[in-house]
Amino acid sequence: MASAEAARKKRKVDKDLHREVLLDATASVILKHGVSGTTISRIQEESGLSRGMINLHFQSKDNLIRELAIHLTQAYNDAWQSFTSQAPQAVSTPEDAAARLQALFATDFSEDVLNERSARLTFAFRAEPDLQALGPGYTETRGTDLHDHVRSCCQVLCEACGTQGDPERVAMAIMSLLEGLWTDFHAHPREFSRENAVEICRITARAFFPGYF
Amino acid sequence: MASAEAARKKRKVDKDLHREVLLDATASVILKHGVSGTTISRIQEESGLSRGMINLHFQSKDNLIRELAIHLTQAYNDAWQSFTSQAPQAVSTPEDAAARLQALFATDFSEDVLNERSARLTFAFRAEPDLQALGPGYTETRGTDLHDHVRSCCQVLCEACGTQGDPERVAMAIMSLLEGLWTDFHAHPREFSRENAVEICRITARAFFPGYF
DNA sequence: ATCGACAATGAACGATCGTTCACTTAAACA
DNA sequence: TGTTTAAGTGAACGATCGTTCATTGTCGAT
Repeated sequence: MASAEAARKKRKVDKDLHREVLLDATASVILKHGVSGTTISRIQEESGLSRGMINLHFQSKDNLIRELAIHLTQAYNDAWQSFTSQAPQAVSTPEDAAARLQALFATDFSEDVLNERSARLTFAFRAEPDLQALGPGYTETRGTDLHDHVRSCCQVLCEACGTQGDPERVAMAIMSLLEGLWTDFHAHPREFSRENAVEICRITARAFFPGYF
Repeated sequence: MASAEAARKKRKVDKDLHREVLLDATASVILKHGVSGTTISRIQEESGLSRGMINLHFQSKDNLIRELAIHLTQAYNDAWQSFTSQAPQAVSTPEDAAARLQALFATDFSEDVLNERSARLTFAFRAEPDLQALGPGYTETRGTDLHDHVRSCCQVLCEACGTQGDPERVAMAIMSLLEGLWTDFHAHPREFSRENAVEICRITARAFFPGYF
């Protein structure tokens, strides 16, 4: 029987791989139907795995979605960490700070970080009351390393430029600007221009810190 | 029988009132359980009305949610229209433009416009793939009167200040800033400060348009 | 070669889903 | 007052939900 043979092959693969397949399939289903339309049957169909698999690897459907949220957050953090590691750690000069902000803009709107899948899923999870219990950093960007980083850059640049206003507020403005542009991408993924988004960030930074952007 | 008497009283009220009650109850359920946790049973419990009511007034549960999204969008638009009607229509001088932007900031973060209910529901609807088919202006703010208004203010102010950069991009920056601050409110409704949000908008506007904020 | 150990399966289950519709009740009108 | 009209009701329905668990298949150890 063909299905028996296929099943035998499938069973050879690693157990952890099945976890990944399920997480990936779940993400695809949420992408198409939203969290409210995500069912075991659809995940089963999307993944090609058996029905009992979900409760075997994850204890429940809700837990699967929860773990997906954690999984994707870590993926986002990793992507951003790889960016931050290749730049100078200490931000001493305003030139360094400006360069790091510029690099941050480019990273945050790169295809790897911001795409239709990541945006849709981010907004889907953000809307689920249950997932907000995961704690800070899972459904929003406040209180994250990213925020700390922007803050330190703004402090250096505010001092260098004599910018009026609390550096903390300037940092918050830039963070919010990024959030808002993500929202724009989510609403209009086809019309969105990454270059334009980076440029909007640049002119905003230049308005705050003349001479450095 | 007490329930019979109560039912008799209830039936006296206007039919349209029942529609409102159902919409309001649905909003409350979404607030607590998200769209994925919104069921007929819960709406019935929250509203105190009978089960068949939902399909009598709205044809289906999905349609009820759809009409709620439209209802709330109109409420938001009305709130904003009442703001825009009491200010000078034509934006000729940069002082006018600055005053109107300031008033817009105050309005957008007022208790009437931005509150836990409106924010939660906005983000809930935004995450539903089906509701994005409603068209522009229902799940986001691009292409709305609001956007046009900000754009015209920015054009006048850019010219007056000799601000570098496309006025359209500056307008987009300010729109995105508002969106991002809404997101911050949604994530941290208790810690959020309306005054701080307005101040962040002000220092950003001042950075773009020195001398007017 | 035999035997646990454990991943994988999918039929079956009870619960709950959204919807229907025969029926009741109140208001409007003659 | 009797009759017509329409709003309101909720038991019942079939569909689908998430979960369970007896069974099967596979592999490593003995």
